[in-house]
Amino acid sequence: MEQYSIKDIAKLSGVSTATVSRVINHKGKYSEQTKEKVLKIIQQTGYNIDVSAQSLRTNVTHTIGILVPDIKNPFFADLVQKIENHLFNKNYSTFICDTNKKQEKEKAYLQMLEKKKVDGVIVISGSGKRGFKFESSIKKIPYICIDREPQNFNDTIFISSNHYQGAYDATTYLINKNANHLLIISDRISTSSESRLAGFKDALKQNGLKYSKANNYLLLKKDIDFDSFISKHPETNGIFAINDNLAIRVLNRAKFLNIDIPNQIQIIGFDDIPAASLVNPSLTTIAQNTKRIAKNTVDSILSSIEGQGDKGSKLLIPVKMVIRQSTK
Amino acid sequence: MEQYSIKDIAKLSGVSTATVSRVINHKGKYSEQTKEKVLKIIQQTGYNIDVSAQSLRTNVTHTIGILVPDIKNPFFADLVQKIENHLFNKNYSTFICDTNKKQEKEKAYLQMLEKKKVDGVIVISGSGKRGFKFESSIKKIPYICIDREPQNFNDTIFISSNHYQGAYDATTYLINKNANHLLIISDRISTSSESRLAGFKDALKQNGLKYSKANNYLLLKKDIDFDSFISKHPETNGIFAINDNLAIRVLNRAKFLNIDIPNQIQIIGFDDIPAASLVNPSLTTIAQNTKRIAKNTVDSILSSIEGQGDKGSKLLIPVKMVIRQSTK
DNA sequence: CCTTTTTAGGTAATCGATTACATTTATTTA
DNA sequence: TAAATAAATGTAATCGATTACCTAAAAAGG
Repeated sequence: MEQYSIKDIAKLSGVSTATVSRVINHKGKYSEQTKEKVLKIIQQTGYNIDVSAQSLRTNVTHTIGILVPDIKNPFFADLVQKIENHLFNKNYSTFICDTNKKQEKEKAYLQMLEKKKVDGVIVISGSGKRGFKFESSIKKIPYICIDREPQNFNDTIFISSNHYQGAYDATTYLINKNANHLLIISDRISTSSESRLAGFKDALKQNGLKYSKANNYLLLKKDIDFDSFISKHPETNGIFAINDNLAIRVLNRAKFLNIDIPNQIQIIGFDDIPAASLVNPSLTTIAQNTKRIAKNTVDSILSSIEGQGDKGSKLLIPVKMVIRQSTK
Repeated sequence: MEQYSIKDIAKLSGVSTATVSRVINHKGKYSEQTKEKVLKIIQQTGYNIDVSAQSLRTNVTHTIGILVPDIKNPFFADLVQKIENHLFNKNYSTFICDTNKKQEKEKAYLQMLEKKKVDGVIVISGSGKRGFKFESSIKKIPYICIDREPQNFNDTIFISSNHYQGAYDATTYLINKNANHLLIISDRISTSSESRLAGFKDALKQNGLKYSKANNYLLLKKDIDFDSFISKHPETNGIFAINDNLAIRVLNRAKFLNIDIPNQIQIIGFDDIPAASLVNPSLTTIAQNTKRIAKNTVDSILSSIEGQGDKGSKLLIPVKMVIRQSTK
């Protein structure tokens, strides 16, 4: 026989399908004897439960969807890897959905996930500056948001690194290392970069330094934007880049302009991507605790699924500075 | 009503469930009239088919599993992203399975995928030097192997970059740039690295250079292995590293030893990971055509599923050299 | 106008598991 | 030992779609 069903197992072990089901699911009453009898047959036949039938009946799929803006981003890759690993250990499968930062893809994926009756959705939204917004039609699926704060926040669980604290610490570190003309560099606006900007600003204020968009902020589109900023502000001696990619671009550009890193300008990035330790000079940066984020995310989505979800909660996870050669 | 079933749709549009099914699946006969009637009701109700029921009946899940050794590896991330995207456009969902290069995880995942009745499996095996080996018990699922050649090759479709050609080209390029004391650096043995080694050797031979393990090969475990090799072979002036990470490690180590890149030693890597263009000097490398690999992989697995699979075929996709500053 | 063929659509079995309810058997209690 | 209780197991409905088979109506053929 090609594929065994619960009926075959029942027949072969001389019990009813109900009993087999009970043994499989450790549910209800059955004697040790029958349990062993059934288990032996299952062993012998290599019986595998049919999950389609099971979820048709129970509406449970043991499957989680994860929306990720760009799996090529090393930070997301790391996070997804850890989440998927945890879920696998808890016997869940993970649907990966790379949304390419597009809102319409997020929507399309959510519909697909709903159709597939996933038990829950983990959302790392990448679309738009305003954060993710769940359509009310899909709200019945348990979901949690990580990294980027969603719009309709009050009925959501939100987990993220403490971007504000990271930026604050990085900036304070630069100031303590005698950098007093600070620049923050960004490449786009998102909820997490806004927190980072806030941390930067507050650190300046706390240390008696003034912030102005003209003197302390640069939205970097092309590399030469950096050149013109520096020629206008040659006094700049400390840079906090909103992410490592940006920091590395600036690092290379500075090298090109014969600026001495870290003696003339110190640079700190954010995320601690692999390249950060490979460039020269290697990059001081803020590392996110992906291990903890992943763990908390999985715990959280699983308790949501079990109805224990702590809606409206917000969890900020501390970050850690990694000091390398781009700062003194 | 919470969720509509095909029965509800049948009742609401005054036909039988059979007809509704026929309309949905464009199968069998039905009049234009009923079609419109049914479609309208489906619109109005927002009816979604229940995929559990559907696949219980049909044994089709519209789901593909993908085994990947390490999603953090930028090359794999890129490949998985492109594959997933293609599959999504063809209405398939993708289960991501990060096997962490462990054979037992590969096995465990395959069992899970079999249980979930995926329609097909894409295998990027990372375990062992001997390549992937499908258990006969699972062989009924259509599958294809990419990047790493499987052991039981004759009943498999295999798609990969032409590692041999890439290595051959890189080595020839070094020779043409007057490097005549060449070194290949590896960090482990796998099927793809063996092809690369073969390409390296053949390029030497073709150009009248001798290859010996002692003089032209280095298995790099720790960075200082490089130091001792160079002190023994100071004449070395060209390095082909089996992957970019290795190349970048060597690049940094060379810089540390005050070796001038590319004037004293030229270096070529493999894969063209993002960091390759970020390091200084930037890294000449061999780029794999992930776009084509992804496209071919998806086409191939889908035709396998439809029984059109071309078992035993082997597709080698050309690679391209990207010339940067680490070579002359 | 009657027979044959084609088209449209309905009936009900089926996929494989779960589970409320019923029944039998064993154990405890008085 | 009879009654009450608990334990073990069985019966059959159910989840929602698909589809082989059947029937009725319409179209074509002679």
